[in-house]
Amino acid sequence: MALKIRKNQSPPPPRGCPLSHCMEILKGAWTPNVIWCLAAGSRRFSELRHDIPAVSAKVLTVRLRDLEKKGVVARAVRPTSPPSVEYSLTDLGAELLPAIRAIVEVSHKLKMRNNEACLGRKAAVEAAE
Amino acid sequence: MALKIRKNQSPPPPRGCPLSHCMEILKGAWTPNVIWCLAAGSRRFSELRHDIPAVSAKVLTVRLRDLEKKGVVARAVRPTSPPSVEYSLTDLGAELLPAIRAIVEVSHKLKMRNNEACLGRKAAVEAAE
DNA sequence: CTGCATCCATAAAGATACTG
DNA sequence: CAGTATCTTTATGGATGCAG
Repeated sequence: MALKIRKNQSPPPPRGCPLSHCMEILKGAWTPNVIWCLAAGSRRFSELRHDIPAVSAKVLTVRLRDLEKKGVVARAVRPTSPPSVEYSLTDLGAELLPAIRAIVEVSHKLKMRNNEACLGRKAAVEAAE
Repeated sequence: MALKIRKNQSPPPPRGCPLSHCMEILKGAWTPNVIWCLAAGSRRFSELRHDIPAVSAKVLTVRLRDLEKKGVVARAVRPTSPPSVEYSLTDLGAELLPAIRAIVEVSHKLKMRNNEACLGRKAAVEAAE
């Protein structure tokens, strides 16, 4: 029912707030991964599925459509006998790469630092022998 | 029940795939916003709520705890009569800013480009007069 | 091969009320 | 002020089956 009354607020669904307004491009859980795989060049649908084994066809399709609609990736259909579709990053999509790389880098540092507690203790024990 | 049988797969919950392994730091929908607000300096809990009106106290708390655990933000309690808690970015957290800025920038370009279709058409019509 | 539709499970976020 | 607890809604993702 379209006119269902909701006791909670948010008469209009969250405008531009959730997913702040920034980050909308990287919304899906697999989006960064897809962009990352496309960074090296064009990939076919099945190649992407091979690159990211854990993603389902549905989600990959949805994310690809999303990114296409936003102008981040380009979709090129090859009219071959077995259908073939090539996905690639647009120029704007490529601009996302440094950002993703930066986040991955900091993420990595954070993990290393978080592991220092355990690793450091273990190393100290071994060094004490 | 812990041993409930699930007809679907995923016996082990998704390991490091969803949210690829990168982007874990920016997981929550409000996380980028919180980091952004903290970029200018320390903020109290209620100040953050004021900065981001649409976020609920619960979510803000959860995100703040998450970021604190990851070493992105620091939490300082002031033993004043009305309790006061200051949140601020750690050095590693500050390293996230350029990345977020880059994503926001591309996001903005994307939106401008997506609006060009409508705006451009309107401008063309007006220019033709 | 590529992709869509349907159904189900889970996680994140919002509302609200309550505590130190 | 700064949370915490509980409940509900929504969004995202996975499985499966089907179609061009």
